[in-house]
Amino acid sequence: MSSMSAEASIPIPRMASDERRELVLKAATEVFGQRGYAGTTTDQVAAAAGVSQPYVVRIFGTKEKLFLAVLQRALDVMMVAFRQALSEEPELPVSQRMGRAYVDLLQDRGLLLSLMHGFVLGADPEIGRVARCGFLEVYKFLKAEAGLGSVEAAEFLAHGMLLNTLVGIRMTDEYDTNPDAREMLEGSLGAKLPLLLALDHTRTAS
Amino acid sequence: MSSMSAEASIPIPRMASDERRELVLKAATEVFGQRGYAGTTTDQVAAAAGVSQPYVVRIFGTKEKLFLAVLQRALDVMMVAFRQALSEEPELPVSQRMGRAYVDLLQDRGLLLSLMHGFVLGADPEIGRVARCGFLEVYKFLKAEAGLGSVEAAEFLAHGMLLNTLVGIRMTDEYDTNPDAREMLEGSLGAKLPLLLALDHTRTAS
DNA sequence: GTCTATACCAAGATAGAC
DNA sequence: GTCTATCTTGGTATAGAC
Repeated sequence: MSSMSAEASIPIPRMASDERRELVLKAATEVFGQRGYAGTTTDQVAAAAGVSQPYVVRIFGTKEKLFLAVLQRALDVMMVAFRQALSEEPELPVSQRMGRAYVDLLQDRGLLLSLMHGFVLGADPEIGRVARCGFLEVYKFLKAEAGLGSVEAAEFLAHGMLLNTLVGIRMTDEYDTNPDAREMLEGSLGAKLPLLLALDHTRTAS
Repeated sequence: MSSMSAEASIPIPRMASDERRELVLKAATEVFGQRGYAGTTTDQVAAAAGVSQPYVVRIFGTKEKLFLAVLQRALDVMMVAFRQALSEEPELPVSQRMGRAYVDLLQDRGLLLSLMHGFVLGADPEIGRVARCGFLEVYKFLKAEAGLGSVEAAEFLAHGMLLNTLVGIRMTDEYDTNPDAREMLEGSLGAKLPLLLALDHTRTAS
């Protein structure tokens, strides 16, 4: 059907639709992660993505659908990262591989925080459904595929939530002024702490 | 000065100012806990408190100041609860007393969730400051007053954040349909689970 | 101390050109 | 596929009466 419509002289931005969608999704993840669902405007997302506000709405229909897409993408990225971590370096203990994979997700700025914002909006019909479903999927994965017991799985999730909170609360801002902040960050992130500090834009190289 | 202005014939609602403030603060805690800072309107808070929207603004100045007051109150209530738990039942291990006190805070509906919403808004100058300060205060308390080591303190906080997340995501909705949800809830709440299930308005008595 | 009425602005969404 | 212009709603905050 319409087999390539050979010699299409005009350079139509073919397939750009998907690329744009992904671009906006990435930008949206960052903004939503910083300001939350309701606190983010479609205009801020548009600015971050370098497109116009109506175009953002055009692509996803509504702001809520955009946020849901952000959540779903975040969950997908996370599961892919977990599965990959599970398949690599089999000499290391599972929980350590999972932990490292989780911390590495901080590279995808706003990803874990967007999830966190979704997690506390369980009262919202649509957002709540996606959030619960995703959270349960992770738990199931940890038990069924990663082979963790229910206690270990809960432990892993708990530390994940603490990490998310420390990042969301910007505890890094207190890193070099407050010893307790430093202690918590080092305890939660270990060797990966420099990674987080490097991401912090307000930090001056010392 | 104006010593009681004896025989003030008109029954002016004296001191009602503080009472009203507390009333609105409590209502606001519930609404903010459910919808977050940006997702809440001053009108919703007013409706929940049974007063007019302009009056809510009048009392606190701005919506942001109201939210900051909610956060501060939540932190204060929590610290009081922790200190009390520490002074009672000295035969029980500290972490157990702290844990029970924490779970009991769920009675104050929206309190822990309002805090959680504040915790993920660290990028906001005012909210972030209060959130970080409060979080660090809890950590300091756990180490200095409750006598926990840094690892135990972090562990405690981690489980607290998981609990907050499970409540925020409304995992209770899946309690009797999803075995994994049930397992997580029972693992995190233990004997206190019925307390949470009872709070859930959507649950039908079985 | 509390309300009604309202000004004012921000933001999501639509229309329609290119 | 992407933009500019704009409609419309809803929400914070103010004015002012009681």
